[in-house]
Amino acid sequence: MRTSCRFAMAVHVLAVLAYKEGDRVTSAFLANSVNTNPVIIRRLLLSLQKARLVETCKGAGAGSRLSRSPQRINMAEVYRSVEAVESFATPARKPNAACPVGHCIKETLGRVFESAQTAMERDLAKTTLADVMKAVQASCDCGKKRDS
Amino acid sequence: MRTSCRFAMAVHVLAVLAYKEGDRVTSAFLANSVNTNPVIIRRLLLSLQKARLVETCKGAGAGSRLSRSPQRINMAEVYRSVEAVESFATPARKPNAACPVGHCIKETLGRVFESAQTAMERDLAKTTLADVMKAVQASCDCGKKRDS
DNA sequence: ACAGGTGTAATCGTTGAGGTTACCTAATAA
DNA sequence: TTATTAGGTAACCTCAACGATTACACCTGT
Repeated sequence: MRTSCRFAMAVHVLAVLAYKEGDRVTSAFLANSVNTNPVIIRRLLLSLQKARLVETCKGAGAGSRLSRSPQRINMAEVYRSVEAVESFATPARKPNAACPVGHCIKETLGRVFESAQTAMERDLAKTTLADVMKAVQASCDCGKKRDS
Repeated sequence: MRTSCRFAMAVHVLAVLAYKEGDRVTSAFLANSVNTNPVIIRRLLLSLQKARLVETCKGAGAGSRLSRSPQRINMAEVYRSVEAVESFATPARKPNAACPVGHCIKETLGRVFESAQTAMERDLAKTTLADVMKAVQASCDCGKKRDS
């Protein structure tokens, strides 16, 4: 399985917004942190806006900020807001209907896939943005220790 | 998130092998059921061989069969044998090291991803190939009822 | 009015996957 | 032994998806 990197980028963006604690942050600034293009960030922010995770103002002096506290944002929400609904892919071509297996395998697979994805999201829901921030700071501290 | 359709194809292939109950089945036959090319099936079978899920004989009158009973094959094994190890993608470009978030976010994300994937595989492990066969047959029965 | 930023369309390049052909190799049947 | 059959594998094509980039219209605070 492979995701797009949108989820990783989204968490990164939200972490920066959390770090900035309510200040409005521009897409250019975020793009610089993620090391990508502002347009990519803006497209991402549109998804996060729809999910009510961020608020964005237009015009001069504009930018984005979290619309909730980091404790109230969990990874499952972020994942759902940013990734395609369909997680598992089925072959493009229809299976051979004459085959007793091919005839009915698709819906059975669908149930298996759905259950697996639900399990994954339930796990993601356990981690909040605040947890991520804490872990990031801990990592950075370790890095400092190694350097010194 | 989006998977390749290799997992779906693999389950389909294994289901056909289970249906054939130990008979050697050729890649051409499997390809016809999945409605794809024999080479695709052979590439898939190589992965399944490595995972000791199927046995393949070469030469005339050759083909593949399950190396265990369907009750002893679960979806997590199939998934792992066939999908890439890395499930979640991180951006191709390195985040900006000067950004306090970008500097350390990657390993934190890695842990979140790993946990989520483990949760998913644990769920997949609950379903065996035998369960899938049962569900497929039930689906087909329902179809028959609708038709009559 | 203007400067700074978002929204969005259009386009390009890359990457990965499935699809296809072709050919070698192995094993069985004759 | 030889012919036949089928897997292993390389080479190549096509296509879709995604990130990257440019360009421009529109909004808004100063």
